[in-house]
Amino acid sequence: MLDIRAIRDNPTAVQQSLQARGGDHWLLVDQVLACDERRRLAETAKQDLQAARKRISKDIGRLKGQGQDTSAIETEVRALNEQITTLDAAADAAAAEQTTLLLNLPNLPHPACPLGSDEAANPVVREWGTKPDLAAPKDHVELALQHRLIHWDDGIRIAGSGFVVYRGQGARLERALINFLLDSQASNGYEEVNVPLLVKRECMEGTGQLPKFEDDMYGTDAGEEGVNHLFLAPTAEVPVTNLYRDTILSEPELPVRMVAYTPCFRREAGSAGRDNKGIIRMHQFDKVELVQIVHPDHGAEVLEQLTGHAESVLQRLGLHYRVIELCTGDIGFSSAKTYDIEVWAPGHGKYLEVSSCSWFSDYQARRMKLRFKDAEGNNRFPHTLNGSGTALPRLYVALLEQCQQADGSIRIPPALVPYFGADVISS
RNA sequence: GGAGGGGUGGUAGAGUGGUCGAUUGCGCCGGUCUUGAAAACCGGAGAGCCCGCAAGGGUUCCGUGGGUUCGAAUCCCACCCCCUCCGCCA
Repeated sequence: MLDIRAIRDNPTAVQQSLQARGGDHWLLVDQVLACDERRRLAETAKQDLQAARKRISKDIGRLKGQGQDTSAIETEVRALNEQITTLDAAADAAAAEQTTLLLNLPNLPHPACPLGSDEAANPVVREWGTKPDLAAPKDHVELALQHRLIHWDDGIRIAGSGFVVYRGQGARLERALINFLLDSQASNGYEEVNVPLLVKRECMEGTGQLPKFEDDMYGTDAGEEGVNHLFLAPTAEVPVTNLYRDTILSEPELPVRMVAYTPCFRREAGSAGRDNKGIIRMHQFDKVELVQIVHPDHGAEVLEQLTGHAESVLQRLGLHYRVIELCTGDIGFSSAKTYDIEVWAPGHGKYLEVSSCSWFSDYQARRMKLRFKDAEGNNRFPHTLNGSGTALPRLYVALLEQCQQADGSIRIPPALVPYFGADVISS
């Protein structure tokens, strides 16, 4: 959520910043300002009348105590009440409309964010390692079938397309990777947390998935909208960041650093037929996620640090990858600045996104009323960040494809051997 | 699922129609005292919004939402949540 005061103070700057994203979000700015104006006028008028009512009501109490007749001024208050009711309704309506508009406004891209309209404009920031020298690389589907690691037909039988079953060494490899990632990130200084996968609507609003992207989310339909309706978390970012929704941290509690493994659930509406080979785009997938809540002074540097943490696991596995920076037209709704980490998949001949590391400035904190009390005793909004550390399926793909050997076996990277219990997968 | 109890400020816990946004204990912050600390004493301290350059003023908030009333933490209704016991169950 953007700061309404900041919008009031410099609407042109806000509009220009939003225009860099492309689309027509910026047109909402004038509507928000109009709502804000109406709201404040109504609230001010209402509060003046409420002050009068309060004063008179106290008089009534006092006069009645003295046994005097108060019927005349009671009538006066009744008239005040009618006006208050009207103004209150007007203020509430304007406030509700303003909130809706603000919830639909994305974050402002950070000035350092490269300008561009789409992913073609995303600069490569750095590369690590080199592409393995493979004569005729197989893709992960072929390798997984060959070693009976992943069963697509089982997934379809149980849940339909977009779901797979890992079996035997395939399941063991998935579990080994999860444990490896959790241990690695915990040693990078993150507290491991294990959270519910079903979350309330307000959590989804807090991190910015709702109200804009409801079509992409799975939800339970038990109960009417609002009370028992829960959403399946599309990323651990939602339950983990919202652990601190509506709280006031003390400054020494910062930074908060958490890591969580969770399955993630996404409808992937509208992406049928896209990246649908193998396990690259799934309705359910595993992910290890990093979340940080930090002092606003440190947001920028922590984004670099957190991205480094995400990269560290790829380095430990010896997988070639590159880091790209998303341009203004490609960053996510809530993000101010984002790095994507793409790991090399030789069987596909392309890089796959395994991590997206974002700095949300105070956008999410505002939405979820997450604050901290600074040294002067003022309540302020901290910055939130998160990044995958990493997503499992594409890491799995990259591992199979980069570590395949001429005889078709899969070499297990040394760092993973203690988790997997063997140094090779061969049929 | 059944029965009962309860949701008040960081916390514990008062408050059953009118100077109550709220007594008090603990905890916290500042000060006095002390070589320092503790103790004791004094003082401070909730959140949001509105008006204001500011100083400051106003208003709302006692689980949530309605209602009664000139006036609601206090009365009425609905809902949510928590606790205890019973039942069921991984």
